[in-house]
Amino acid sequence: MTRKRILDIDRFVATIESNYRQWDPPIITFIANRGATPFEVLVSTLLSLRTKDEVTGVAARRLLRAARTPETMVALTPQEIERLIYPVGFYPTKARRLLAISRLLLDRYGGKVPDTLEELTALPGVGRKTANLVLVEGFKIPAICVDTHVHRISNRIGYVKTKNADKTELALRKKLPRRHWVRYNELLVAFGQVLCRPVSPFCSRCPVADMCPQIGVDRHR
DNA sequence: AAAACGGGGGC
DNA sequence: GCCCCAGTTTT
Repeated sequence: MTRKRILDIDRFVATIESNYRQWDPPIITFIANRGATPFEVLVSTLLSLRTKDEVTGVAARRLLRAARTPETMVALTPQEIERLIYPVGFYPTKARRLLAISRLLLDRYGGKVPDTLEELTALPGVGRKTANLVLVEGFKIPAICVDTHVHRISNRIGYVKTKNADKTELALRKKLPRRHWVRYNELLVAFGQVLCRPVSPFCSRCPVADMCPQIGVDRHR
């Protein structure tokens, strides 16, 4: 007779929260702990496309030191941007997108980043994930940003069971208490970067291992 | 040499 | 939903 195990999401979030400050994940350290502006969140996310989090963090710092507003961004040439963001890869695409979005923000929004999902996803190169991240980290508006970490870990701990990120977002919208929405993303990204990695997670050092049904299933350390 | 890193957009 | 995209690092 098998009993359905229910994840105690409050205890899960609280446990991650109490361990959070011991970790030093590059993206979250840069975006969340530093109180980044919406534009900085947007730029960091555009750099992160198919790029490891550590690399993105270093490149984002360097680029944003040179240009932390749309005004200063459009003053850079594509070549200057490409040099600043090395080695994230995909330079022409990323430089073009950064410039296009910066110009568009200046033309349409007076240099401000809009704060609705509809306006954000209308920007070229901005989809649901990026838009939700700007909302929740840039504006601190309750939103659920399902990036690869949130998707992987939400499923790994058995809180949701979905194949794709959009489904996970819908499921979390229904299940996850609203009081966790703002914190959930950054906690899970930090957790996912440092311990609950895609392959070979460090289960032996995991503070929520007792709540995880995947212990002993994945190859873990 | 192959896999991992991730998300947007077009159809 | 499925496919395309295309550079660097890790295994």
